[in-house]
Amino acid sequence: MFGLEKIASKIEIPPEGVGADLAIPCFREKPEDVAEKIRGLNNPLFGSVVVTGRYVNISFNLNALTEHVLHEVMTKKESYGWNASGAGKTVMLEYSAPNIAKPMHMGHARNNAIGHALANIYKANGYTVITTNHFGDWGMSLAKIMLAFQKWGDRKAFKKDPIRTLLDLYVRMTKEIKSSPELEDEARELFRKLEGGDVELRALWQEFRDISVKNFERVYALFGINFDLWHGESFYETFIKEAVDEALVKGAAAYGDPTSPSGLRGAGPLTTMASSGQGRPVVVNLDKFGLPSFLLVKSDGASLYSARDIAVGRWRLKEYPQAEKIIYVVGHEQELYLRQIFKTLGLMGYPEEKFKHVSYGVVTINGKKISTREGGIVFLEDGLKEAVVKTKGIKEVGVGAILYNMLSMGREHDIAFSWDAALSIQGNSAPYIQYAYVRAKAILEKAGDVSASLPTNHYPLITPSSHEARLLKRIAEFPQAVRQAYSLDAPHIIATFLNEFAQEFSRFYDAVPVLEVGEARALRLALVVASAQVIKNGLWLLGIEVPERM
RNA sequence: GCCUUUGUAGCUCAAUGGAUAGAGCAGGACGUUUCUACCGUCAAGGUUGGGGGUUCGAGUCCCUCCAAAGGCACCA
Repeated sequence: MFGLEKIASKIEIPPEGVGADLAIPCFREKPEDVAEKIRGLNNPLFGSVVVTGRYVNISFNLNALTEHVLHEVMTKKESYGWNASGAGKTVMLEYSAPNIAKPMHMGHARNNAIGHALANIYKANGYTVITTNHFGDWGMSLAKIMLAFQKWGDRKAFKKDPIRTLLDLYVRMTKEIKSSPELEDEARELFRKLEGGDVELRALWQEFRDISVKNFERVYALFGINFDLWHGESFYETFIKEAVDEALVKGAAAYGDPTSPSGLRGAGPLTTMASSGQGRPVVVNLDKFGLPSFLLVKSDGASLYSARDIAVGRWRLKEYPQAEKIIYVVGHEQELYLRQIFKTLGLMGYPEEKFKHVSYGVVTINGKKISTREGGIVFLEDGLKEAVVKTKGIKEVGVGAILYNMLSMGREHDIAFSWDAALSIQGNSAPYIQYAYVRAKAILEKAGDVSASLPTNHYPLITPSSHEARLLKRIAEFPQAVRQAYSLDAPHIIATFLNEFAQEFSRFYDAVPVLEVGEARALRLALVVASAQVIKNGLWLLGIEVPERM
């Protein structure tokens, strides 16, 4: 036999032409039996329950649905659509992670957009969310910039436009290294001194770091982003050694053959710790899991980025044991690498199933991946400000357009970014959705004090094919979109919903004279109030704000 | 060579294994102005990269081939 839960899991929304609101496909069971079971529920929201072929089609009792849905929206307001499935649970979410002494560019916009949206989506599903910005404030690339600053830096220029000055120096250094490879060694030496606590270098590092963080915060302010934790890579420095030691002790890693030439596939023969010695790299062999092996520590004893990431994962598990998931919003190109990291943590005895990589495709401009190294990039801050200018100076619209452009398609898709497309104000875009909101607000403003005229416990009958009914059903579907976006880590589900919702509202707006005095006025006004609320809540999930005027 | 991802209308993208594959943009025909750069209606546009298979049912799952992007040891 079949249970109600099994039936519930199969419920879907039928295509337009069917003329029902919910459908249950019954290819294994007898549809008549399922229909009987549904009728037996005596759900007041259900009107007719009919069998059509192998489907059980359910139509809502519109009166009951209207009352239920509008009551929900009016009482829950900012939390309409939310659910408590994550109540009492915590997730940690790492995103953004820019590098200091470098600007954020359009490529970072997508990471920020996805991370911020996921944080909000998890919150809407009841989770406690700890956001962490794992920014890059350590390592060779920073050392190169510091070296370039020592060699060719201009204090005045730096004071005037620090990030651009540092970027220019970085680009120059990258070029110079090609002709003078010894600069690489100099940078390495500088980094060693920095690690050793050289007072002067440490001060310069701190200066770069402070100024960078200030720059990041300006961008985050435009996006409306906040982080709970700001731990740069340098924060984990002291934990790297013990992480590697632990990997060795627990047998997750071993000393490898230093003569195994780089570029060859597969790990060289591994030795046990007992025979460990100088000049041997620390290797994690993942052959058993069908993954390539990789290094934690180089032959010269210097730790690699992977060692830091092991330390980071370990730290997070220890400091935040309540987190049931630790999510990394990181580009798709790191997919294999993160699988290696998570698997290694698993081999060390940690719960690797807690770690989750939420990946996304690359953002290209003019067919090329955006590269800081080569310069010529558009600073994210400048891009956002320019977008605001192009949208009549309305911050919510300009920034929203960019965010929506980054979120409206599936994460794994690569994006060929174009300003024209991103700033499009029609069709499937944030401004189109925001416009629907502004129109709704305009109606309500014109209507005067709406709250007094809203129906409280009785709604007049609306016909199934009316614009009112169609809009109402969309409002009712919103909570489902919130759940689905969470379960798939897919902000674009919210974007798609909102676009369709705004379309429905625009049709309603176009066809229905809301302010016309008559029996339907109260209901229509209530629908406008509810629609505005749904759009506002939905856009909030995407990290997009609503303008009051456009 | 191996692994991951992507391939759907001219373009950009949707579609928990379910009914007639949907939107936007561009192009065509109309209509509006409950502030608008807008918005709405109608028509047109499809061998879901090719070929097999599983299934009552496949854009979706499996196999295979093709194409594109990315990754695969001493960089970060």
